[in-house]
Amino acid sequence: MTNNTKDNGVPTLADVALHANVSTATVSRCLNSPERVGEKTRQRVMKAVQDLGYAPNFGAQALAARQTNTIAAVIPTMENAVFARGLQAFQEELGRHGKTLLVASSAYDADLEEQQVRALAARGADGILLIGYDRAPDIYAFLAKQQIPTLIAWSFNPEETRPSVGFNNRAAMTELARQVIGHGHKHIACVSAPTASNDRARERVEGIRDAMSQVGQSSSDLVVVETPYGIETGERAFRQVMTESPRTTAVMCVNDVLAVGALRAAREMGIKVPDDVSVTGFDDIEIATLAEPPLTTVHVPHREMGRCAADMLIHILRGDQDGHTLELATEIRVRQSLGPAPN
Amino acid sequence: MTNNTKDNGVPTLADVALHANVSTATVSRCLNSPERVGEKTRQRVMKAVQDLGYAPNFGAQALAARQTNTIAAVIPTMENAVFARGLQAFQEELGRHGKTLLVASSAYDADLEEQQVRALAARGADGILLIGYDRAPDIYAFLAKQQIPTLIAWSFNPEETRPSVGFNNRAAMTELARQVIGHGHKHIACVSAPTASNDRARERVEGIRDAMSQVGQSSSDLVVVETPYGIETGERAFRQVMTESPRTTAVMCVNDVLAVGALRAAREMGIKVPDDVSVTGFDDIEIATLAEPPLTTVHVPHREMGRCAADMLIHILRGDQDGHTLELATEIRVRQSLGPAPN
DNA sequence: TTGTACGCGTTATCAA
DNA sequence: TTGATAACGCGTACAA
Repeated sequence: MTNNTKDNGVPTLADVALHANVSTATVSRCLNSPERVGEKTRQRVMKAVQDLGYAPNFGAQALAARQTNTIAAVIPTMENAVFARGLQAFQEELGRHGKTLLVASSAYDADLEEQQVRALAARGADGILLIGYDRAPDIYAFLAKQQIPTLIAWSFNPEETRPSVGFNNRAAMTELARQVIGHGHKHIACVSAPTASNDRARERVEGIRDAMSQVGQSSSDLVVVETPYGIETGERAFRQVMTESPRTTAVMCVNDVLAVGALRAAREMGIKVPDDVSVTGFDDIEIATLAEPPLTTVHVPHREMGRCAADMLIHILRGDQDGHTLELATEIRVRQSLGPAPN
Repeated sequence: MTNNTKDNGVPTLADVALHANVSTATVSRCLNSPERVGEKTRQRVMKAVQDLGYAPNFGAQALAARQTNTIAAVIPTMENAVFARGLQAFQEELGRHGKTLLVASSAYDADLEEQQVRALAARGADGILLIGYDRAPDIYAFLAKQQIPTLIAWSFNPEETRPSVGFNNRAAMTELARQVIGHGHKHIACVSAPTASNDRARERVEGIRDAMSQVGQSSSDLVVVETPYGIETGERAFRQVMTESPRTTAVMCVNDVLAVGALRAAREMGIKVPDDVSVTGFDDIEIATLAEPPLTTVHVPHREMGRCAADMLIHILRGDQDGHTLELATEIRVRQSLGPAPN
């Protein structure tokens, strides 16, 4: 027996071919288009594959097939339940289509995000999922040059043309703000995530302003405090709001986590929610219902968004459609943290 | 000009070489070991790289270099905050070392896990992280055959020999159970995740039994209800426990999510926690402190575990160490959900 | 239906 | 220091 089989190493196509007494081409066909091969031959080949414990070499496959069957996602952080949820659904749907998920996180940092995008592109991602529209133009340019299909999730903005799947952050927040205003609140404050490179947060803040304008109130009346993500930061922001603007009767937070922090701060300060001050969130993650009192918030279909994102990206990769955009519906969930304005 | 440069596509090493008037070997060296190349040449090459916007082809690189700088993890689900946390830290640390994370989830399903492991191996993972020891032997055999270094996380069992980083689930739960017993509880029940292929859950249940044995109580007295992961399932399990074993004064859950469900069920049933019944959890995720009353639980250093796992795997890949095992410390967090036994 | 043979883009070995 | 050139393992025309 000649030694073209290195029996110490990982088995290759050639090993399988030798074992099954066929050519490497036939083995390859067995694996990739089994219908193009004879029944008996296939059985023999598959048995050899089993016997040797063969698994294709990724590099070789990627090189020859010119695709990796790998799709990447850059998200702010998996510790935020909204992204964990969406990403989980995204991964499940990708799996159903034989794709694997490559993940990196940006920690809400624009520079880091750019690095991550480049790293994932360098890992041969066939397509990439990004959160929100806001980012430096050269990232988009790079992606275009590398010919990597890109999909935006979490945002839907009718004025943007890039393929995206998400919801109208601004309109959703406007609707919630209308309800707040409907409860008689005239002094509204907003606790927001940093809006600089985060169109989701920015649009939500704008959504509140829209609602205020609609009832003839000056949108510049809105008190806004920006703070990083976290329960503790939400606490501090709430304290700041109530200290600097003591007439505030409703604090609208751009996400549930900040809102939970606000609730906690309120309790510590002896402020009753919703009797003294109403608090609202955004996302409707589990803590929204666990909070005391339960949080009025905007329900976002995170799982559905993840699943749709996967489907869209796969369609785009297949060339079925170029640049569809999909808007998902949100829904206001009124719970006890929202009540009528005092007096 | 000959047409060996396909100026429509993504630039290759050869394009750069042509552009800089050097060989492909030199370009490769510039990129991988710049010190082995002349100053002037390097400048010229780097400029060409910039000009063309060259990025290496991943497949080719992986094929030639025989590694992908990619590390995989198979976790039950990212929707469980403990895994989301750990995975986030894992990914961050990998990133610091130039590695990228490939993710799949098993949904707590053994067969699915096996599929995922094979899929990730086929994606060229240089190493792989798995949760817990329990799985079919052929998965380990496959991984060995493919020569893919494997690390177990979330479990540390002195009797196991595989490389792992985790904590002693059994001992931690024993310690918590001792505290419960120390509060005078004699009728303890346990709400567990399915233990069939989950050594973490199984060990935690056993940990309670150990504590009972230590005080001379028969460990078969322990009432155990198994249920899938989730707040709602935790609710149902608590109802079942209190219906079938009404003398129960302490319900120890194997994780915080089930425990939060138990708290909710208790409230609905008019059972006071901790006056009538005490409830404990495990993990110490955010909802443990948000719950009403706050949950007594076992604090697990999830982030540290993720970070350490990344470090260990990287060391193993470098051949620095073969099969280290690392035990992390846990800590009991006593909060208001645990109180003295009634009467 | 099956086999031959070449190309994919990079790394690494050897000479020069 | 640089350049040829041979792997690397697989997919796929094309031929048989």
